[in-house]
Parts: sequence; structure tokens; C-alpha cells
Amino acid sequence: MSEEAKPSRQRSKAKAAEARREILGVAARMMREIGYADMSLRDLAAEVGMKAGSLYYHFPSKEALASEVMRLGVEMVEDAVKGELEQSSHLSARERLILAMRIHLKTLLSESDFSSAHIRCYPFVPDTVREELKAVRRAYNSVWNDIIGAYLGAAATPVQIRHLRYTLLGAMNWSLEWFNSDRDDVDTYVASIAGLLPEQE
Amino acid sequence: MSEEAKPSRQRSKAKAAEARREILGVAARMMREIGYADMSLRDLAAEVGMKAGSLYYHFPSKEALASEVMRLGVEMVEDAVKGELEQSSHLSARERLILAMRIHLKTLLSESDFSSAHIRCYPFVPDTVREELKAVRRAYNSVWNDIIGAYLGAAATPVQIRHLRYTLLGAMNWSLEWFNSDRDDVDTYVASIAGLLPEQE
DNA sequence: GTCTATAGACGGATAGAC
DNA sequence: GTCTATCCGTCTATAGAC
Repeated sequence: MSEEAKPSRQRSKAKAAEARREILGVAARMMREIGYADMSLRDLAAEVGMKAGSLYYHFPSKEALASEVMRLGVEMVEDAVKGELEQSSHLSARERLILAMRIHLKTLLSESDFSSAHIRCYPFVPDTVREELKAVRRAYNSVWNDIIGAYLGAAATPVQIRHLRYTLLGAMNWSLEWFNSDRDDVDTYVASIAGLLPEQE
Repeated sequence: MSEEAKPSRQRSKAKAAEARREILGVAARMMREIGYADMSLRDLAAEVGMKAGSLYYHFPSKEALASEVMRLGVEMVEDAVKGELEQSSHLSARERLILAMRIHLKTLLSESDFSSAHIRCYPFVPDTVREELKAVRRAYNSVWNDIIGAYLGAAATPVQIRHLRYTLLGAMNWSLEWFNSDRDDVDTYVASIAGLLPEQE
């Protein structure tokens, strides 16, 4: 409680926070590359420069760690997409949809191991983890429902919106399986998808 | 070598072939549901009604078993798509593309655990398995290159074909993550994708 | 063909020293 | 905060009986 004690306590906190971030980052990369089941905490710890047991100071379990990685993965794309859309209220609904696709893809392909870890690992992660992710996933889906609903217009049915959302997100998320930044270009690919989206009346 | 020995030898062969098929079928379902890494040979054997060690009479390793499941998965969709297309040479290139999508989706969603196991497990399966699958995957890709090339016309560039292939296959394969046969209908969904594909000049 | 039994490696998680 | 040491479970794969 003394004034002198504060700095060292803050340093500890800062160090802990940094280690925590590094663990999350390495875990995200490993989950994307080899999957949840094959990511051993021994290997993860080794890449961070610690021993497996030490991870439990920062996270209560492997599941909790994976859950946080995947939650951050959704929040990162969601923040990027929403942030860009807020600055683009002057665009048409179709242009906003295409813009959202560009941001989703850019985040996925060039910035965030977290987002790609989420997409790739979600089907095989323990039920408890999937349960914890329900809320954030629903929130991000609703962002796309709004964008696509605006594009399709007032006459669009919920099932039309849902189907187009699955089609576009499916096509984009699939890029994890083939996109090679040496050969492919995000803007070129976005343009090719955009060519499939007619102007609405 | 005697005439009398043949029947029992044939029965043995038939029994072995049946057990082998059952193992493959259960493995395909498990791989689709829980993934390659989480599929234990003990559980697999139990569902087939044998013990883990007995599986090694039929397959030399878990990798070899998974490799065969995934190879069959490609061949099943490929056979289904090619078979249908051969009977439909009178259709336009666009109609043939839409037909191919319907067959790919139907096979994936209502018939073949093998195909969905392939799609879901491919990213995380051992390198050796992915290596073995290169040839069949390339062959199926080339089927789609032909279909899409015909649809886009002679002026289409290889990259346009490739991008449209990734977009359509990505959208379709993603249906594994959301399609619910109680709620969704393949033909309705195919129609909604087809609506994105304009008539070519 | 399938069994039992087990080798040998590796997994997540915990306790307590420092 | 991180380490060492370890518990205990599970995994693939093999050997040999039947």
C-alpha cells in the first residue's frame, strides 16, 4: 500500500500482461497452423520461452486459452469491419457490402492469426468452448445481416439474407485454404466476388 | 488350392472386405464429427465392435486409414458430378455449372461422410496424408476448371477461373458448418447461389 | 480375423520450491 | 511469475495367443 510499492507492482502487472499477450499470439498461430487438438501446451510454452506449468499462472486451462484466442478473433474482424463502415455512411448499400468484404478478407489474410484460428478450429473445439463463443458469433452475424439486408432491400426475406450471408462468408473464409499472398491479391479477389453482386433496384 | 478350400477362403475375404468397409464408414463419420486428431482408434474400434489392435489387420496405420477415407471422399463427389454431367450434354454451360453445384452439395450434405470428412479434416491432417491426396484433389479441381471455363467462355483467364472455382466451392463446402436438413433445402440454396451467376454472352 | 496385454511416448493439469 | 517434478490418463502401435 506504500507509494514505493506501486512501481514494482505495476511492473509485475505489465510483465504479466505482456507474457499473457505473447501466449495468446503464439497460441493463435499454432491453432491456425496445426489445430486445437495438436497444439500441446509443452510446445506452446517452449515457443513463448517458458515451461508448460507456467501457462497456468495466466490461464486456468487449455480450453480457456483457446476460447479467448477465438473470441479475440471474432472481435478483431468485427471491430475492423464496423470501424470502416462507420466512416463510410455516404456509400451505397452495395458499396458498403463490398467494402465490408474487403475488410473481412484483409483482416483474415494479412493480419489476424486469431480470426483464422477461430474459423479453422471452431468445428473441432470442445463443446464448452463453442458455447462460450455463441454470443460473439451471433453479434458478428448480425452485423452482416444488417449489411446484406440493406443491400437486398426491404423486400428481402430472412432466409434470403441468411443464404447470401453464408455464401459470402463461406467463400471468404475458404480463402484461408488457398490464398497465397505471393500469388494472390485481396483487391483482385474482392473485385471478382463483387462482380457476382448485381446492383439492386 | 483344392476346390473345397475356395468357399471358406471366399467367405473370409468377404468378411474381411465387409469389416474393412464398416471401419471406413465409421471412421468417416468420426472424422467429420470430431476430427482426425480426436478420433481414437479405441473408440473407432468399439463402434465397429472390435478392439483397437484388430484394426491393424485391415490398415497399417491411422494415417493410412484416414488417407483412404479422404480419398474416397473426393472420388465420391467426383463420380457423382461427372456421372450427372455426362447425361446432360444438352444443357447450356451455365445450366451444367448449376447442375454440378447441386450434385456436389447433395453428395456433401445428405450422402457422404467421406466427402465432409475430407473437407473438414484436410487442413489438420499429417503432411504425408495431404501429400497422398494431391493427385485426387487436382483431378477434381480440373473437373471444375472445365465446367467453369465453359461457363465463362473462351475469353476467361486462368485466374478468373480459379477465383470463381474457389468462390463457388468455398461457399458450397462452407454449408457443412450451417446446413440443417430440418430447416434448409438444397435446391433452394442452389437457386440462391445460381442467382449470382449471370448469363454469359 | 480378432483377442489380450503391453510397450513407449505424450497429453493436460497440479503442488510446492524459489 | 516461472521452474521442477510428477500424477494419471490416453494415445498409436506391436507381439503373440487363439
